[in-house]
Amino acid sequence: MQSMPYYPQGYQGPPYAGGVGGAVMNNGQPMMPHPHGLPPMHGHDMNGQPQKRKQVKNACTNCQKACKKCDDARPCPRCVKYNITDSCINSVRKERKKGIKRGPYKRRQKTDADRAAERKAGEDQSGQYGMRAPPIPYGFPGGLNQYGQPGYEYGAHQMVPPYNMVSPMYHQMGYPVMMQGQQGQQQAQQGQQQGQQQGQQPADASRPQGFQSHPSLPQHYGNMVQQPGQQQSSPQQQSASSPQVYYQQPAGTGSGQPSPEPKSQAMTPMPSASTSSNTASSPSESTQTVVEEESSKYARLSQLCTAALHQEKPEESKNEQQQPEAQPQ
DNA sequence: ACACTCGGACCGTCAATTAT
DNA sequence: TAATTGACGGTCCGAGTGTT
Ligand SMILES: [Zn+2]
Ligand SMILES: [Zn+2]
Repeated sequence: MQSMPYYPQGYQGPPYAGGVGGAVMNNGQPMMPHPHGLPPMHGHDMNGQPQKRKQVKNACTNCQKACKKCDDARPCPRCVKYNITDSCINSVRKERKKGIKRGPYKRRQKTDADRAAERKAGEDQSGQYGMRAPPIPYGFPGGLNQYGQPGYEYGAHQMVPPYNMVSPMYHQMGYPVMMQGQQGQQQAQQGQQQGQQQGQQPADASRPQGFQSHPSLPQHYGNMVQQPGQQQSSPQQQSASSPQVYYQQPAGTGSGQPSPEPKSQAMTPMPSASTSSNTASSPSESTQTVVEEESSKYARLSQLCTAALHQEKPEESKNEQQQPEAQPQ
């Protein structure tokens, strides 16, 4: 079933007047599902199941940026509270990726006979997986990602699992280093560049008019507001066709700017802030040699990793379709 | 006391895979 | 084609921190 439509911009008032699906009342008062006022997940539904946290389908941009609870109503209660209702609009959802190859699924439930057989078999072994087959340790051939595809098509902001870079030394070395290799750095730089190109623009330029920047607007999402004419398109992919637009606004003239990365520096450990980093965490002399020794180990390891990465590198350039360059001014 | 920040647990949706 | 799996991309809890 296609989920219910995302409310168009002129949307006024929630459709759930009865409050059936919403967790917040129309007037902005939290609708406590639990008589004692416990948060939803601490309650239980009629079947005695622990109640799940209910999410809105689409938080407004302000709540999204603040990672705070939103509401179906527009303006949402939080924006009303902070008097930023003019920027209270639905955020834009990315289109889900297609064509991703998956590994083999676990066995499905079958007939009762099969199930019994399986159960028996499971008892013979450890039985820790119950009726299901044990998880298959996928081994991905070199040069393929976890989906068996060459390269990693859209890993711009995701935590790409560097399956080829297991480092068993992290814990004993004391300083976890994220070996992002070329890709990661490149992406980070890319993100920064984009940030400079667009995010650095006075943020208000890309916000709805009438929006005055407000202290309660955190920045780490950049501007994800879909502007008129700003078709949603992420930098790496989805060039022309973007069939599934959840929330549509009247298209104006296109200055299609890709939305910036939420956090470009996400996984690089900050040398400055980290309390006990590699440098001189313990001044004792006896440990110093150990540190040296380990760092030489580390150097060797990183050399190996770099070498491995260099082997894979030729792949990635092809995926780097040059993004629509947004020329400032 | 309140607002802000943000890591990460949790949730809903839906494409890929598998069974029929 | 229907059923199911699995994970992507989202929401938002809650702890820590900063500000008034
Ligand atoms: Zn909101
Ligand atoms: Zn809002």
